[in-house]
Amino acid sequence: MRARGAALTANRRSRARRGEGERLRDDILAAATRLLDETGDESAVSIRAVADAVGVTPPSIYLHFADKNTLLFEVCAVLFQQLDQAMQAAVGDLVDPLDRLRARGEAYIAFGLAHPEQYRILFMHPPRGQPPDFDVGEFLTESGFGHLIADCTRAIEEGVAEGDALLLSTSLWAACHGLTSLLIAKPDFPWPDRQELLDYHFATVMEGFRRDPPHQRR
Amino acid sequence: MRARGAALTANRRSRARRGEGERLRDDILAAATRLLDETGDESAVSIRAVADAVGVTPPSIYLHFADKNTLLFEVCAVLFQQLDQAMQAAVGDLVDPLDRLRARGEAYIAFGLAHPEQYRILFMHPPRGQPPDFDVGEFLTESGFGHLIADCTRAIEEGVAEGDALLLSTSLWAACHGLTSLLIAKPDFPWPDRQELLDYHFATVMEGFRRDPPHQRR
DNA sequence: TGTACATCAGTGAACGCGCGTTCACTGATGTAC
DNA sequence: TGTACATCAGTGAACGCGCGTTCACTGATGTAC
Repeated sequence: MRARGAALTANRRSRARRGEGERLRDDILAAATRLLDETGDESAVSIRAVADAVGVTPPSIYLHFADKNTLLFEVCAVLFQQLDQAMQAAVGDLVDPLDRLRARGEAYIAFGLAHPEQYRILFMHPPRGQPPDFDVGEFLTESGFGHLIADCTRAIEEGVAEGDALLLSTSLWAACHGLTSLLIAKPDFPWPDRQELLDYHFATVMEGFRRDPPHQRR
Repeated sequence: MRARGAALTANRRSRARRGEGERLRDDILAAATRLLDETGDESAVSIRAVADAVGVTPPSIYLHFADKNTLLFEVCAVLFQQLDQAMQAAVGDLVDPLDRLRARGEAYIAFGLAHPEQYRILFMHPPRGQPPDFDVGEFLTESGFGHLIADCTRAIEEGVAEGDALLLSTSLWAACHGLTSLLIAKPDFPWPDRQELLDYHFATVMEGFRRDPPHQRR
């Protein structure tokens, strides 16, 4: 009577009452996200596994998502939001623009290291076909990446960083992403102490961006 | 009479003469590498596709490789060598240690952008089970990564860079990898001009590492 | 208060696919006598 | 110079698997009369 894949099998879900069918949609998204975390393996997130985790049969997924790709895409949208929220919380009401950039970067890396498989699907995978209403540029501009650009613009306006805001943003993103993704992709590499590496990396990157106000160079 | 997958199907390979069976092994490795380049998709590199590209039947692969994982692992070993050779050629006999580090970094990024799917399999994929005789640390120390550490050590000894050689190496690697892998993973992102971005990224990263000799700060 | 009916939220079984891998075999090539 | 034989380099067919997706259906829930 039980479905396959015993370990992750949930009990048969009770049928939603009339008008509450949309509840399943949220549960599917949550289950897919949870599966990513628990298995640490995107290939474990199949339509069948998600259905099983929710306690429903595979065809039910198609009542709410056109296909697997659409489902994964919506999972990504949720994760992008969560990442942005984590960064916004870390920045809080810091005033100094370089402090803000550093706090943002540290929160970014911390999110990636805490949720490696979710980070992987967001930033390390081949681009999947996108739904017609989706525009990566707009998406990133209006959420996490937009906030980064705003802080970079501020740093430049206040004269504490050099360059163009988009160049500064992408370069900083690349610096943070590089460390995060390598730590995720190469766990067996003989890394130096992680905290020491993070400190060193941030120190050098921030130093490279910095333009000290005149006569204050240490 | 022809095998599946017409586009990549090679003609039936002529049987090796006695004692020349090992020739097939090299051809298999070459075909797998070529498939990565041509399809830009690791999932296209199946045992069947490789066999087909070589002009042989799938079971023949097993005459030379224990399983698919071992085959992919040997492909990686070849690619790591090629990357190292590209970097060594780019460094040439440059003398200034910071020039050497920059040339090495630029060659690294150029390799990744020229062979995105190969770069992906080397640096962006989950670690695959490794053959018993393989040690990532030793591997990277004795090849490309070892050369990087040597240049970093030199830069520090000559007093033009700050920090510990391993910290400097990994941080620089992360900076280069970050840009390379994001450009590969997010082709639809509204990137600034690529050359401008590369120049800016290197300028800030190298500036961050630099410790100018006394009295020569620009 | 009871009953017929439409609707909604799913189910169950099956499809075709490509995959990695195994196994018994074949037939050309070279060698020993 | 001819022939039997061992070896080597493969082949052909099949295995079981999990996958995404489709399709006809069912049965509980609520509503209209």
